[in-house]
Amino acid sequence: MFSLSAATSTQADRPLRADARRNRERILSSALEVFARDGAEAQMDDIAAHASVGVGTLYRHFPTKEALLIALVREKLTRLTGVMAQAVEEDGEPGEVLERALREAAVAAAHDAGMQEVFSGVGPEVFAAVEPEQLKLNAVAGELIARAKRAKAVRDDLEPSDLAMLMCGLGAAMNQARPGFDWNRHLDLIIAAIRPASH
Amino acid sequence: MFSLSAATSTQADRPLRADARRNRERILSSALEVFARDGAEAQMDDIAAHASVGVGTLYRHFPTKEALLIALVREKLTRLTGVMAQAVEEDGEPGEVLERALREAAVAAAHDAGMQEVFSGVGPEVFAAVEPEQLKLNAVAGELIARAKRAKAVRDDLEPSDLAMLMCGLGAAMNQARPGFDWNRHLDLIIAAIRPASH
Amino acid sequence: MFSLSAATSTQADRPLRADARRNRERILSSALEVFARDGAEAQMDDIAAHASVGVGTLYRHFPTKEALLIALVREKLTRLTGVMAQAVEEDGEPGEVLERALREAAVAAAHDAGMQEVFSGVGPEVFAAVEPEQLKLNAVAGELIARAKRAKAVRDDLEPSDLAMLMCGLGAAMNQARPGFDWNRHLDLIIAAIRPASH
Amino acid sequence: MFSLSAATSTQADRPLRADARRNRERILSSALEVFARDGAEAQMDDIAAHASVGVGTLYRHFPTKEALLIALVREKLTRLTGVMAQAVEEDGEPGEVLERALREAAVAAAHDAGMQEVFSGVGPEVFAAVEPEQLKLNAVAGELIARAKRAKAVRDDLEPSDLAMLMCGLGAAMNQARPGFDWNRHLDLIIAAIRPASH
DNA sequence: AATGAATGAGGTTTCATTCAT
DNA sequence: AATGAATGAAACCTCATTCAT
Repeated sequence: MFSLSAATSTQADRPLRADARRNRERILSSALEVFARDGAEAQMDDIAAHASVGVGTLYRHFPTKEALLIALVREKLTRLTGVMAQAVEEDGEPGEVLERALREAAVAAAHDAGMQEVFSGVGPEVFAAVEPEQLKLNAVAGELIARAKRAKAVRDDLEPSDLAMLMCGLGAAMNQARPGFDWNRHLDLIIAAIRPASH
Repeated sequence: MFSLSAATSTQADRPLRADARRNRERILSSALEVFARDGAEAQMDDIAAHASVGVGTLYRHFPTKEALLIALVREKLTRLTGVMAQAVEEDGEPGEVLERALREAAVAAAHDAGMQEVFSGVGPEVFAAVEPEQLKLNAVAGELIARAKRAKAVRDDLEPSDLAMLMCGLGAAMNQARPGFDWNRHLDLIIAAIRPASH
Repeated sequence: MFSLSAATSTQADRPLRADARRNRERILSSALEVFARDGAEAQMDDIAAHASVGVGTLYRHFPTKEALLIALVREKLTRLTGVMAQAVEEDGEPGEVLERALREAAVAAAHDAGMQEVFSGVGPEVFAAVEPEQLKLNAVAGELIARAKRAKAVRDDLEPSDLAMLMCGLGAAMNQARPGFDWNRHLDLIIAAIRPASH
Repeated sequence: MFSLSAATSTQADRPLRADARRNRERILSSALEVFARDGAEAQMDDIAAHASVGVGTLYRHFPTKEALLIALVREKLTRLTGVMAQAVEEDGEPGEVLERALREAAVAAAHDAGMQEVFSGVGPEVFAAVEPEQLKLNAVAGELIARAKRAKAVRDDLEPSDLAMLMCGLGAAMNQARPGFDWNRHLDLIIAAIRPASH
């Protein structure tokens, strides 16, 4: 449906050598892990070591810490879009389809909740760099919402940006990671929020 | 109603000299401002300068950057508790009272949205250090919720921790500060989420 | 006649604390020594260590390697101007006075010939930053030249910039430091060059 | 008259394959250009790219940055010797012949003045490695000087090393590249310096 | 033989914290 | 008690050189 390599070779100037591509993947997944563990102060050296790669290699692939972060965010968005796109393909009651998609998105977010701290620290440059992916995601989410509206399964003023806000809030709350925090409960509330207003 | 000095001398080891107390206040409000402006990478030197105080003085009052942060969080929680406590005193339809309180809390959060980034980066030590205030807040919020439940103005499984999650999410979303983000809308959705489930 | 402190507190925002000023001097003279020894690739850490100072202190005084270099060049020029100014005060046959001044300048240059390599690598920013001192030097040299011209001791088209070129060349040649290089000989030739053209 | 390939295959271990020799030439001329442009901080990668060659190839031809530099200096000296040798062949008033040769040498130096910065940073190893070419140059220059002396066109204590010093100084001054620097003037002064001492 | 990806020591600079004044 | 200069570990990034393809 959506492959990582497709996601990461967006600029696709020229196909990377096989070993280089392998390294690129290793770096990205290491970065995800280390950022999730250490938050925004994750260190380039650590990421490189975690990927069993010299710092130089890391910098060859991503000329800046920020560039690495952008690649990570881009990938997250692309995956998320993938989840949503898959939901569009599904048959079923539109409200439930949407709900299932959100739940799946939440699972993914929970998987590396630590990244949330990083996200909340990024500057506008990152958002700007990632706008195309953002728009694509909104488009797909928009389709899902439209169907749910037609089925009267969600409030009829619901917009993709509402979902973005709410899910972003969920992610942030996840990261606060207080003992006993139950993000399923949070998700339930979110879903309640988007249901048609009780008359 | 509730004064800052009362809030900050909670530990009240010993009454500070008048000038020392003034310094303490200046430092705290400068810290708030600088953290809100610069996020997690705010620098101790900057905070001191903003308070027109040497770094040494800053460190005399707060032995660590983390200690300063804790004081800040403590103050935030205390203020928030104040807002809620005031609402408890109010007459009016309990559901509306709660909603107004949340709205007021949101305004306060929006005032220094930049702090959110900092919050999301703090470790569990901070939360631990701040637990008493947290509990106090939950108690007051609990009272507000109880009344609203009795008036059938909110879902009857609502708990203080739900409010915490949702408001925390709101704060985080505020900080993402994408152009065109409207946190009033987000708040509306939150309020919809806590209304009694539509039958 | 010309003191180092006068030279270095040009901006004189505020008198430095006694210890800070001592450090500043130590750093400057260490920088001179280390640059002279290691050339342009002298390292900030080494300079700090040589001055028995932490790197942080070095950076507090000079926020950039380039800033340090500028301070050094400035000082050199100021000293040189001092030499020339002293010559202006002297009595004696103007041609000989000029010659003696040049010889003294050459001795000073020889003292840290290694700096020449550094000078030849600096960008235009440095020259720009140092222009006031340059102009002052030219003014004093101009006076010396004017007197010598009146005494028919130098060619009557001689200008300060000529001296700058020739002495700059001398400095560079010094640094080439080939075994057996005799800069006194070079200086003799320079002096021959500025004598009145033989008719 | 004197070809680059002749100059660079001095060591002539073994005749290079045609394409390898072409690469070697391309690398050398690229190195000249890039060094002249970027000074001492020119990078091996840039040089390789400028020559449209991989770094690996660059390193196959010159095992070290220093080796590359030595080759460059060698070539410069050889060219210079060529200029002088050509002058030896010329008919004409010996003083004028010498002057013309110097002027030609200056033009060549001006062509890549940026190299001067590099020269001034090289260590004694380079000079040592290049001594044979240096001696050859001195020999030819010595012949030119001898003739000029016989014609009383230059001071009778003039030596090849004097010319080296003065021209080296000229090159350095060129590189200082202050706005409005006129190296022709500098050259005039140098020529004045080597004329017979005025009586 | 050529390529360019990988390496990693080492460079400059920052910033929380300490300490002499 | 206040000041701000000093400290130095540690961060990000560069670039000469090596080595797998």
